[in-house]
Amino acid sequence: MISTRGRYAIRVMIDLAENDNGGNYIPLKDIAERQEISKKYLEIIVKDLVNGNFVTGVSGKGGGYKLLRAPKDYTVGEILEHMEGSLSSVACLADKKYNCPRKRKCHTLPMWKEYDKLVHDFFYKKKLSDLL
Amino acid sequence: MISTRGRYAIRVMIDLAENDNGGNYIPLKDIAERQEISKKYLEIIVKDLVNGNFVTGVSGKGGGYKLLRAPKDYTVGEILEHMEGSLSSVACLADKKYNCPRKRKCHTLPMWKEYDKLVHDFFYKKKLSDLL
DNA sequence: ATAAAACCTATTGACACAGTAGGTAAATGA
DNA sequence: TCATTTACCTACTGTGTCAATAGGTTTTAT
Repeated sequence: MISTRGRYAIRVMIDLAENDNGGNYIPLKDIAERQEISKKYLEIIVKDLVNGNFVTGVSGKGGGYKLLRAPKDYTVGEILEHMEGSLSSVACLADKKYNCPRKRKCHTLPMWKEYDKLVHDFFYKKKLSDLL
Repeated sequence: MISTRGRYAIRVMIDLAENDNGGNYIPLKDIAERQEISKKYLEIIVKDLVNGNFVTGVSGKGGGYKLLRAPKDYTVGEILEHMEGSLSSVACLADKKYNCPRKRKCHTLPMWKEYDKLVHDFFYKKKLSDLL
């Protein structure tokens, strides 16, 4: 299940893409109003987007946030993966370091791997520009 | 993320399929040992499988559980959906009765719908017999 | 009667999710 | 210089789910 962190993050990115007039900064207050999401909560989410180098922000009057790349240069997958920690459907695959003792005899592992690939491919093929 | 409830349920079903010699009942104790899962926890899960008419159980000596259909007549999707409540990736689609006020203008909804269909199709095409 | 099994109710610890609260720092413009 | 606007920062909290555990009762075959 994709949480609000991931979903709101994408909506913020879309909002930034749509309201960009060439390098202007967009205040979070405006985004929160348009998207009907608590500004306080969005602060946490946008902070994480800044952290992941998806957007940049400047303080002070006239400040706000803006994208760092063109919308076509973002994949939905990289955004979701950053916000959610992992896109993996099962615990045994989400943690890359985890070495399941049953993996040799596990009858379900191949299915989870196949599923994981399906999900990964779907979201990494999807560009931010596809959502505008 | 698919929880242990769903994943263990599938492993139980596989175990029942593999250890079936024509209508015999398999005690949960054996399944728990083979699968290396706490029997107590499995009780909850198997109860839910009984509830959903995936397996049947009889009490008493010589009792246990068995499948109600041939392995090829179960889809992984129906098992997971029953155990997890819903396969939907996002809250706005998981609850069928929920009518999102933003659905007309939501730029992400089409993507979630597309994703949901992908997931649904994947798991409903997958049969229990494919996992043996 | 006894043993083996399912079946039932209740409880728990840990954790994540979805926020809220209240502040500090930076930048601009009047 | 000072007020305003904005991002940025730390901490807290209620709610719920997950993953079990505990301790029983009932059913059935031998």
